[in-house]
Amino acid sequence: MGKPKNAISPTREENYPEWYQQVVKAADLAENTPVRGCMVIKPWGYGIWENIRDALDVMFKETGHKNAYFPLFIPKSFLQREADHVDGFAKECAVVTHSRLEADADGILQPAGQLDEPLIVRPTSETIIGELFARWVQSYRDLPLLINQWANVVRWEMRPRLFLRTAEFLWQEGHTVHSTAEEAIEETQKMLRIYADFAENWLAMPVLQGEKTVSERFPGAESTLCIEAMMQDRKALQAGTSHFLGQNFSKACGIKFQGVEGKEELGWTTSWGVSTRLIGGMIMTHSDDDGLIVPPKVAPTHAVILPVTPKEETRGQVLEACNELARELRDKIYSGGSIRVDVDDRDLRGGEKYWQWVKKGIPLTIEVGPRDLEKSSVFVGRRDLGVQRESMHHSEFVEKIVSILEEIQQSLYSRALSFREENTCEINDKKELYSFFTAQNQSKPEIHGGFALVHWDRDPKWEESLKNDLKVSIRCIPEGASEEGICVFSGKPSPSRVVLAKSY
RNA sequence: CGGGACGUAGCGUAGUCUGGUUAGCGCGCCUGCUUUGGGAGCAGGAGGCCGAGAGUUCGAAUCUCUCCGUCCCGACCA
Repeated sequence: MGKPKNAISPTREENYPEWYQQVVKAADLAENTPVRGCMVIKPWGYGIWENIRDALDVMFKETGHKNAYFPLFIPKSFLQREADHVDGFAKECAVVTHSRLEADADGILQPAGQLDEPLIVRPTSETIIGELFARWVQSYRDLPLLINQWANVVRWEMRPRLFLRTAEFLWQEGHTVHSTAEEAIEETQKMLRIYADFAENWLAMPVLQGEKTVSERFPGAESTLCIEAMMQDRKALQAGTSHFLGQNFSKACGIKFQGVEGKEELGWTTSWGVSTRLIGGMIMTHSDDDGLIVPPKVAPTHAVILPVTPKEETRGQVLEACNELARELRDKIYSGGSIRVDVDDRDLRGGEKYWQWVKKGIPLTIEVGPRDLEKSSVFVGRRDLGVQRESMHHSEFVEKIVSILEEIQQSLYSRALSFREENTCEINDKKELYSFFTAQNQSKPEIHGGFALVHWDRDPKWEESLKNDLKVSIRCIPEGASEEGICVFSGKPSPSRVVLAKSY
C-alpha cells in the first residue's frame, strides 16, 4: 500500500520529544500562539481539562473545601514578605508597571501612567491569599479554613513545552489554615492521597507518593509532598504537589488567631496544586505511535459513531440507525454520568474520518453500515487495542459498553503500571547506577534509564553530584519506606531508599 | 539567558554551499468524473511579497548584519 505504518511520525523510539509534539498536534489538543510560551487549548484538549477539573472539584468539596477567587495581580511588596518564596519565584515573574497606553508623536503606543507599586502577575497565590486569610481568621472557631481556587498563573519560563511547561497555565491551588501543625500536616497528606487517587483512577496514571528533598522543596515550605509518574521515555513527571507551609506564611502575612485559652497564635498553613501539566502526563503515559490515547473517564467523548454510507439509497437508513444507537448509548451510565456519544456524519471518507478519531485517542469507534443493519451488528474499535476492530451484535454491544469502557480504563492503568515496574530497579552499586543513567549512544541518546531505588545517607552533596554528573535528581523519598541500608554513594547508613530519575 | 540546528503554500519538503528567465514536489484544499466496509483513482484548479527589517549587487529564497520565532542540549521550573 505504501501507506505509513503509523499515524505519528517520528515514532517514540525515533524521537520522543518530537513524537510528543506531533501527538498534541494530530489530536488537535493545543497549539502555540503569537505570545511566546502561551498556548491555546483547543476544544478537545479543553474538554479533557474540564473533565479533570470537574472530577477534582467534587473530591475537594467532599473533603470540605470551598472555592473562591483571588486577584490575578499581587503587589510586589507582598511577594517580598517571605524570603525563600521570593528567591524561588523572582526569576520568573511577569511584572505590570503601567496602567495605560498613550500614542507618541509617531502614533506608536507607549506605556504611560506608571504605577506607584509594580504588580506581579501571580506565579502562585500564597502571599495574596495569606493577606486575605489574615483578615478572615481571628478565632480558633474560624479554623480550619479550607479554600481552593481554579485559576491561571504565569511563570516566565525559558523553555516552554505544550502542557508540560508553559508561561501561562491553568491549575487549582488549595490554601488552608489550621490551628495545629498536626492538623495541617494531615491535610497535606489527605490532599496528596486525593491527587494520587485521581491520577490512578481517572487518568490511569500510576504514581509514586513521597516527599521532596530539601533542595526540591517549594520555596517557603517546611515540607513538600508530591506524586511522581513515569513517562514512556522513562523520565519522571512531577504531577502534583502538596505543601506543609508551617507558620512561614502566617508570620509573613499575619495570619493570627485566639486559641481556646485566649492566647494569640499563628496559623499553620498548607497549599496544594495540580495543573494542565496533568494532560501532558496523560499523553506521555498512554499514547502510542498512532497518536493520543485518552482514558475513558476523562475523554470528552467516549465513543464516536461513524456512519458507513457507501450507497446513496441506504444513507438515510444508516444515519437513522446511528442516531438511534447514540440515543440508546446515552441512556447508559458510566462514571457517574451519561455515556458521551457523537455521531460523526461529516462528509469525509470513512478511512480518513476513522483515523482522525484514532489520533484524537477516543476510547471507542463504532462503525455502522448497511451490512451491519442487516445483521444487527456494529463494528467496534477499541483505541487501547490498536487498529484491530471486531464485529459485535448490536444489543450485546449496548449491553456491554459500560464494562468495555471500564475495561479500557483498567487496561490502560495496568499497562502503565507494568511499564513502570519493568523500568524500576533497586541499585546498590554506584558504578551500576551511573551506567543505568548513561545512554549507549551519546550523540543521539536512546531511551534509557528509569526509576532507580537507591540508599542515600541524606547528605545533599550526593544529590548535587548526581545532578551534575548524570542530570538525575531525587524525585522523592517514598512514603512508608523504612528499609534501612547502606548509602550507595558514601557507604554510610541510610534510613531508606529514595527514587532517582531524570525528570521533566 | 549560554551552545547547536532550523524558518520556503494549511502541513511536510527540494532549491541556498557555487546569486540569474513564470520557486518545484508530496499531502491537504476546491471542481468534475470514476470508485465505495475503509487513511481512494484520474483530470483540472486555487493557494507563496521564500520568518521580519536593513545592506551588498544590474539582479537575492540563495551572500552580509540585526531582530523575531521554533526545536534540541545546558541553567531554571508545576
